[in-house]
Order: sequence, then C-alpha cells, then structure tokens
Amino acid sequence: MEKTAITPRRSENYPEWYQQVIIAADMAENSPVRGCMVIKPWGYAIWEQIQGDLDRRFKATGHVNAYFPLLIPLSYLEKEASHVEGFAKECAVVTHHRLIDDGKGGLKPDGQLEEPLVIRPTSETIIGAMYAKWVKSYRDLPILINQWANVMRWEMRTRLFLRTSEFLWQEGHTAHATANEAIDETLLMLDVYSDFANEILALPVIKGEKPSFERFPGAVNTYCIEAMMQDCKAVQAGTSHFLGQNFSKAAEIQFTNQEGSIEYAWTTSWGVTTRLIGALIMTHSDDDGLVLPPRVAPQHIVIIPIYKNEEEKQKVMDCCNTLKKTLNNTYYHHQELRVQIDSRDIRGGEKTWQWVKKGVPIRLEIGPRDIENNSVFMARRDKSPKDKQSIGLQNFIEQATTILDEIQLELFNRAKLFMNSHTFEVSSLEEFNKFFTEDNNISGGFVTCYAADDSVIEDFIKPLKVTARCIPLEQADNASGVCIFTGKTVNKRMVFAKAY
RNA sequence: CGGGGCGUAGCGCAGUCUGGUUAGCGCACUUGAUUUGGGAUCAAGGGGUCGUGAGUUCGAAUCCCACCGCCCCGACCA
Repeated sequence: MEKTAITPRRSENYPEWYQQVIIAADMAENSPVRGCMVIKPWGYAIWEQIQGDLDRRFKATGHVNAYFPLLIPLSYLEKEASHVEGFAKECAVVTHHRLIDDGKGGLKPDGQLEEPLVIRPTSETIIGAMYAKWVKSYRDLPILINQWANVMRWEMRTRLFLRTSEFLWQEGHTAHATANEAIDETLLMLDVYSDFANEILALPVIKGEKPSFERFPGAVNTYCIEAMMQDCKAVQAGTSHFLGQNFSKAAEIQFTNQEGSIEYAWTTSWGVTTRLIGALIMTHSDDDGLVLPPRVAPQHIVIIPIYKNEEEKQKVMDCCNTLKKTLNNTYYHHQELRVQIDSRDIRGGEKTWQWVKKGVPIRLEIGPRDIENNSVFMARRDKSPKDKQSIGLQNFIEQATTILDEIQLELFNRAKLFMNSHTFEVSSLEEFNKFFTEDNNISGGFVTCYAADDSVIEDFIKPLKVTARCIPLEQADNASGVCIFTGKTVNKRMVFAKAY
C-alpha cells in the first residue's frame, strides 16, 4: 500500500486518525487545562471564515450583534426548572473573588461571594433578564440579537473541536410579539444554518425536529441539522429552538400589546459552535490530512516557489509576487482570492506535504522551467497528491475561481453520495436491532423508520448506543405507518444513528 | 465517583522487576558539507533537578510510604 501522510488511516483507527489530522494540519492542541483546547492560527482562521460568512447571513436577516457577560448569577439559572436540570451537572462555578497567600508558598481563594456565579453554559437566562428590562411595548419587538462568545460545559469526555469544556459559538436570542413570528424565526435560522452548511462547508445535512426527549432544556421545540461523518456516525451541526413563553415567564419578559393588555413575549435561541470544524474535518478529510472546501479555506491557493540559487530565486519570486497580485484582484464569491506564497527556507517536498496536510484547495509550484514555458504546475486537494498538471499561466488565472467552485461542488457531492448510500429505511424492530448490532464496519449509518415521539423508545435504542437524531422536516411521502417500537400509528419517520 | 494504566529532554519511548561509574534511543532543534521539480544524506552539537515530598541504603529513575497530575473504560453531552 502507498504511504499516506496520516497514520493510522481512517480505515484502521478512525478516532485516532481524526486526532492526527488536527495535529498534522496544526489546527489545535490540548491545553494545560483539562478538556480545553488551544485553537492555533490555522484552526482559528477556519473559524474566522465560518464567523464571517454566518455573520453576513445573520445581518442579512435583520439581526445585530451584542455582548452579554460571561458570569451568570446562580439564581438566574434556577428560574427555569427544566433548564436547571439540563445544565446544572455541567456548570463551572465561581465562588471567590480574591487570592491570598496560603502560608505554604502558594495561593488560596479568599473573599467568598455572597451569591456564586456560574460561567455561562448558554445565555438564555441572563439575556432574558436584560430583555425583560428592554421590552415594555409591542413596539419594542422583535428583538433580534446575536452574540459571538465562549461558553463552558464541564464535559466528562472531550475531543478537540467536537466536544471541549470551553467552546466558541454564536448564540442568537430573539423575542417576538406572537408565537407564529417566533416559530417563523426559528425555522428561518434553521434554513440559514442549512444553507451555510451546504454552500460553505460543503456539508449535506438533514433538517429536522428533535423528538421531545432530545429537546433543549426549556424549549418547546428544538430543530437541528444533522450531518454524517465518514465513519457513519451523526453529528448535530446546529440547533434552533422555539422557546415558547417558558423563558419569558421565567425572566418576566412582558409587553403591552396593541389592545392594551399585558402579554409574555415569545422567544427563540439558535447556535452553532466550533464543533462545525470537527464536522468539517470528519466529512472531507482523507488519509493525507485535512481537505478544505475552498469557501472556508484560510488560503485558497498556496504558491511554492522552486529555485536553486539566488539568481533563480529573484526571477521565480518576481513571478510569484506578480501572480499573487493578479489573483488577489480576482473575486471569488465577493471576496478576493486568498493566496499565500510559501517562501520559507525549507525543502520543497516538505513544504508541499505540509500544505497537503493543511488542506489548501490549490497548490501551485513555480520554478524556472514553468517561467520559461509561461505555465504553472497545479495540484488540487480533491485529487491525489501525485496528480499534478502543467497549465498555462493565463489559463490558470482565468480558470482559478472555476476550479475552486469545482472542488467545492465535488466535495459536497462526495459527502452527499456518502450520506445517501449509508441511509437505510427499516420497517421492523428486528431489522433495526440487526442493523445496529451486526458487523460494526457496515452497520454504521442513518436508519429511518416510523417511530413515535415517545421517550419509551429510548429503552430500545440506548442499549444499542443509538440515538434518535431527528424527525426530518422533509418526509419522503405523506404516508403513515406503524411505529416499530410502540406499535402506534404515526405519520412521520424518524432518523436514528450512533452519534458524537 | 467505580475499574485499569502511566508520569524519564519539546514530542514519543527504553531503562525500574534484579539499586552501582558520566541516565540512553528515535523524532524535532542548531551548525557545516553534499544535495534539491514528491516527505534528503552524512557529520558535529545543544537540551534532563527521572511528577512532588518524606524514608530505607555507603549509594535510588530503580525499593517502601504519602501526595499530586494525566490517560483509557463506564454514567452526562453542542
């Protein structure tokens, strides 16, 4: 077998492969603090691309950004009963505000707080408290605010990007005068996430509603987008919640309507996290490392100059700089092409492989020979590292954005095909059990079947380590069928899978 | 919190069972030479209070005790 840049391969040890891809691409590493990660420049640059695009989409749909504090009074969290229950077990708590000499050469906490503060696991409660102050009249609604922030959930088992104790995200929090308006908002943001995942991350997703027993603590309805990784496991890539009046009652967000009577507002919240980067890695990357869809790639094109001596270096660098300038003036989906010249003083082969592992969509090699022929040597990350071709310089300049779009589409199509070919319809509990217990190499994937929205089905699926992912919004047909777990007649199919 | 394992150079490890000069190896790093369009080779070099503390001993990375930290498996989870 040919040597690959990443060992082990996906087929040998998928979880270990995942960690190695992150190391090889220099995206992140574990920090001295358990469960927390240091996001390194290459990983953070991907997050910045995600932020940039989503932020434009949020603003285009009428949202504005604001910032709320990291610390939440403990009493706030107690206000919404199911919310407490959902998050209490994973909250980091601040109890002191000072350090003093412990007499043994170290420090110890001092100055106990009257009321402990919780490091936000999510911000519904504190934002709700502020909205209560801001909303008096129906004229104050809707409030459409998003914040980019970090949150902390004290997780037992963590994995870089996929699940860390502290993570970065955006959380949108909106308040509306009517239930329908809030529901429309919830579904609108689900669409924003789904479009973003498809178009930017090249991530095919299933839009659906969570069954009641998988709902966000305190929500009336939770919607999500679900994606399939290359090991056939599911990842929830984003969520949008219709919170009804639960949080507005807890926080007293009240307003006077047009008729002069007092009502509680209807609220929503929605978010995506740095987990998207984990999903991105697990969807597209291969045994040679990260593969980035061009639209989230921190660099679209990397140019590797090749020369032997000072004289050649001059000529080659001039050519590279000119090409970079030209490409920077080319627009790719309303942004200038991102081009990096790698002029580091290390060997060419090593350079090439580093960029392969970092997943840059297009690599160009330019040496004296190419300059003579007025051409460049091009390799695409969606093809084998060996697959390089010489292409006329002018030709490349004209086609660069088309090639990037081809790569973007190719990655999406591959992922879509993978998801479709690993999604199966079953019609009996026996089939269901067989699918998830037989040979694990094949048994992965999504299973759809008629299932009732009833927590008793957890008794059937938990022992299999399977979870109910969602009830897809788009159903194959309008038919009804018998729930394979309860025997009830239902009109919706549900998606099941092993999940991250 | 239950069960298992591990702390030795930046990273990965050997050495510990059976105590003994100056604690090793691979990768990485620095320098030099020869190379150079697919992950170079050779040579030289720098880098360690062996997790912490106390003990046994002429002598401890190695044995005893305590502590600290981390990893894996289980319940929780975007």
